[in-house]
Amino acid sequence: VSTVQVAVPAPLRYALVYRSDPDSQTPVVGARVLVPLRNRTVLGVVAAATASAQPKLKTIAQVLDTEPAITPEIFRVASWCSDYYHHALGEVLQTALPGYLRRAVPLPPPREFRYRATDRGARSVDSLPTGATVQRRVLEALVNAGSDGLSGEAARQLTTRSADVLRRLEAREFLQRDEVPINCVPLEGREHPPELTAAQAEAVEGIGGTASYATFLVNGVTGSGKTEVYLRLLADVVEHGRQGLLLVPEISLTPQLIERLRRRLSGRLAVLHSGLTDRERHRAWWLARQGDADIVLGTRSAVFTPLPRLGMIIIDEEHDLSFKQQEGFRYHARDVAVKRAQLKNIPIVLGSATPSLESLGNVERGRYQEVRLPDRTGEASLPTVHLVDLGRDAIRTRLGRREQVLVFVNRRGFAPVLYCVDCSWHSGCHRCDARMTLHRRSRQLRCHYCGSSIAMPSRCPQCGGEDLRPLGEGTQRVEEALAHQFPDARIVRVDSDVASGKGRLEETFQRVRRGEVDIVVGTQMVSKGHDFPDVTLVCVVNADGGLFSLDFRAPERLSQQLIQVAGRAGRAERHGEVMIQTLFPAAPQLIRLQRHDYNGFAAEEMRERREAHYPPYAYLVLLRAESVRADDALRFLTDAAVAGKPHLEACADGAVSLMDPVPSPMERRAGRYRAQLLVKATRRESLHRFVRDWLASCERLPLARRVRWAIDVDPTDMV
DNA sequence: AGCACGCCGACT
DNA sequence: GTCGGCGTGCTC
Repeated sequence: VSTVQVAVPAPLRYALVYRSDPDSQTPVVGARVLVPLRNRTVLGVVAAATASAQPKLKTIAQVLDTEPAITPEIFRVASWCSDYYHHALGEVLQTALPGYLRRAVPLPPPREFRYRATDRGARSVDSLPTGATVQRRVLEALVNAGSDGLSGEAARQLTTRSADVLRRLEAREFLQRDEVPINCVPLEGREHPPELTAAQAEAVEGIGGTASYATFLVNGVTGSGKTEVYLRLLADVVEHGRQGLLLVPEISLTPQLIERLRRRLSGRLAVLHSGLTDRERHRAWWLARQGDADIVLGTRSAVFTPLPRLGMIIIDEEHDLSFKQQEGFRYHARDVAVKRAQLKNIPIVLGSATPSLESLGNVERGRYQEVRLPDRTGEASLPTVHLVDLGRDAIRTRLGRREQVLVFVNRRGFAPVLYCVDCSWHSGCHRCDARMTLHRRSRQLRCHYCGSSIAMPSRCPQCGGEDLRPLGEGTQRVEEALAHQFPDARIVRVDSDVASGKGRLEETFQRVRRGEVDIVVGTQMVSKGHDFPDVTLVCVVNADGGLFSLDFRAPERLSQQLIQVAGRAGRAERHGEVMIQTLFPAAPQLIRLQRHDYNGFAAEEMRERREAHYPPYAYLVLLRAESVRADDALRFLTDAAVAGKPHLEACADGAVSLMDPVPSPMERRAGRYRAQLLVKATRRESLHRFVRDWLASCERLPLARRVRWAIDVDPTDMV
């Protein structure tokens, strides 16, 4: 009797052993299986074929796949992730599967059909027998749908007995059924490529000539034509019969980019983004897995797409925080991608105008090769940056010239809170250590950490006073102030409130590009990857938040944001200007940014990181805990620190040190108390050895069951 | 995680 | 005398 190891979706550090059904074939590694676990049935993935005899084994209930859903390549990547992030293999594998396959469905996507009325059907609507009301209704719907017809889903929704009715109509040749090919973007590759700058040509040549594993950091100022370099590289990959994987941050997956790929490359493009249904996403995944897609474009989770002919990976905006998953299995898609490239022995390209200090550290260590694009392409020059108290005259001048203005509100954290003039009450959230923000339009106070909301009070809940005022520079307040100052200007606001509507964000950007808008007010969202050729002035409201923060990464993030948003100005032939509103115009960080000297800023910041023993000169692991009862989280971490001491001596030989457990900067969130314990190390090896043993001890602590806790390797967000 | 088992308070 | 609280232990 043969036995197999199955990784089940549970926080277990090992796979479980099952007997395989003697009547059916032994499942292959990577196949999905249904297995009994306690008293329920779960979907697991075969992790190994073993023969270790154990007492009282349960039998696999059902083998779902004859070929592996998790290909050997993805399996190796997932195993590495499980080790590196100290996360259960079963849960990593669930993440690597497309959502659709986390259910007991067959591996190939179901076939999809479209239905449309034939000419004969259209002529026959009226001659159907009077009793055939359902058939008539369905046929009429199809005739009304015209030559496009209806999707299978839409057709089935017409009536409860649709399958039967459709079959009958088809048999009488009143309708025609066509199979829909798997959704992908056919690439046309017709457009003639533009001339490359010397730096671009050098980059393309250097990277394109590499066949085996190497990591390239393309460090190019905004507007230096990084995308053009990607296009050339991808075209080359496709020409050689290989597949390319292009990962972008959540927000950069724009129709603009897809359009550019479509015009320039040939072959087929599969797009994996969050807007797809599970089923559509699975179909795109399948296309990639079958080797039928030449390019896969996607966000974070697309790093786990199986690609049999993979020849190159490109990570655009590699510094972007959205590549790091911030809950559950906390992986960083960039780092997973680098490992994947190494395992597959292919080149990988990381691109950014504002590289992460981690990547610059890897350049310094000789692990990554840096490729610089120091100049903007064409005539476009870098905008002039002023550090000012927000200048209304500058806006007026631009509007007078019929140019566009972009007003960037640095952080949502500066959203307006309500406060009482009489007793200085402010609108705190009951469940979090945070202020609730004012949403004027819906007359609500909302907490953007836990999502709870209450109606906006008309009197102070504390003293009954009637003088309640908004405080802070929210996008809405800035919008209102600008509308007051410039009554004739057409103003749009772009923040997550506006973006939550499907397609509304892209529609808004289209309007800006068509010149139907004079002033754009927005948050982060406007700083990423969108080109607005007619914007010649960018204003940054309240840039100071990142200058003095507890998080050691705050200056890095502020600089990246400012540089990225400044890059939105003057992309066409007109010179751009940037105005940064600050109380500290002498701050060295800001002065460097004024000179567009991100690399100078980074060098200085690196020096400070080195002295303070912070990344990239140290490796971090954060033990996070949260509890319902006030002190449990912190007490658990205190116990964990004690439990860690012997392991420190045993395996870390001074390379690893434990900081003191502290309450999180925002201690209460969604009604839970949160705390964290930072572990620093000078060597990865020692750190991983330590964490492995330490976690086993933590699991045995008495508080471990009452506290929700998790390990975060390479944390990017200390708040 | 998720689910059962097990040992102590307010209800039929 | 039971229903149900959540502490704790295990999942092949």
